[in-house]
Amino acid sequence: MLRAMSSNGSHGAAPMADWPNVRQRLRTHGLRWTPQRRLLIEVLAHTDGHVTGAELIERCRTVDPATIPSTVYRTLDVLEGLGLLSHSHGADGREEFHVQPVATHGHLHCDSCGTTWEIMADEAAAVVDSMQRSRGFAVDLSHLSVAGRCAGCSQARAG
Amino acid sequence: MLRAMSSNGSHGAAPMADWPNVRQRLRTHGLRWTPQRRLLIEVLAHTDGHVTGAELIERCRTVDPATIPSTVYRTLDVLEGLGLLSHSHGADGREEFHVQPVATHGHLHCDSCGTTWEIMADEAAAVVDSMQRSRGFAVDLSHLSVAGRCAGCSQARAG
DNA sequence: GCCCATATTGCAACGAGTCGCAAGTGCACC
DNA sequence: GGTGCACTTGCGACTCGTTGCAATATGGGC
Repeated sequence: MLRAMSSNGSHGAAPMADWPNVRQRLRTHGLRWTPQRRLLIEVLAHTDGHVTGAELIERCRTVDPATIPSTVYRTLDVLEGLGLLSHSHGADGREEFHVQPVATHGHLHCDSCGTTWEIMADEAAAVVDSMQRSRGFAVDLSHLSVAGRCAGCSQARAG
Repeated sequence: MLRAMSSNGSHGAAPMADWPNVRQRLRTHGLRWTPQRRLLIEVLAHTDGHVTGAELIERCRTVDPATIPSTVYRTLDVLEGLGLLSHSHGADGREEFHVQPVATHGHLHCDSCGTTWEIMADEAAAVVDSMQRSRGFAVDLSHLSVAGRCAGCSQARAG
């Protein structure tokens, strides 16, 4: 999938998140620290940006081929509950996970060229505010995904 | 799934769409009129509002138990190409089809109580306009799905 | 009314993701 | 260092949806 994310696509960069304390946080919630979770967390700690569930499973499998999908998805749920992750659905409906603390943001997806951009809070203010005003609805920006046609493709089609 | 759609949940109501002419429209595009398509179109003609692919398959099966899923999905694609349908992805990422010509609209989904509301063009103007201005991006309203927490659930949580 | 090009179907395999349940294991407590 | 509760895992079955391919059927042309 072609991406045009504004995040700095760092690879082995040091994690910014609270990964070192995950074990602690799990424990204070009565949750457990298992090898499987440790592996997924390690993978996530080296992930800066956006991944699909399937990608995460694949990465885990390069380390431990015995990785079971359902375990990964369940751990992802747990981690999301802890606020370390959030997920949304891409233009094709597939799950997409976002590691924190990349600032909360939504996505803009061009149906034509497949490129995805991030929408930061200030840009999304229009939606968030209007929904809050008109309906008292609190928009979950991290889950927002807007599809349509980007400027480039719009011009190409017009021309 | 609990719904609070603003559409009048009519059941056997007369179709508003261009269903009578579908055959004609198919033909002019070099496409064919088959029993399977006829069945799906009949089901759609009596559907006013929103359905998932799985629901459509089930309804087709009540008429013809031999209905094949892939055929339904492919026909749905064709019909969408003809502009008779549009689809988006619900809060859970599942496909959701909208029969036209219910005015183009997006959806607002409360993660807490599961209710879904429609967002009409005027309400969505904020997003559409701001994306158009800042990025030249043409938002596809029919595919827009905004998640978050509704007024009722926000209050309940605060209280 | 028949023929043929090709649009469609049916099928089977596959991929993403979810769920229930029995077996296994972390870790708090003693 | 042992014990036991209950959180987790692994597994198998299942749902929704997609795709490739061979077989079939539509419908325009003669």
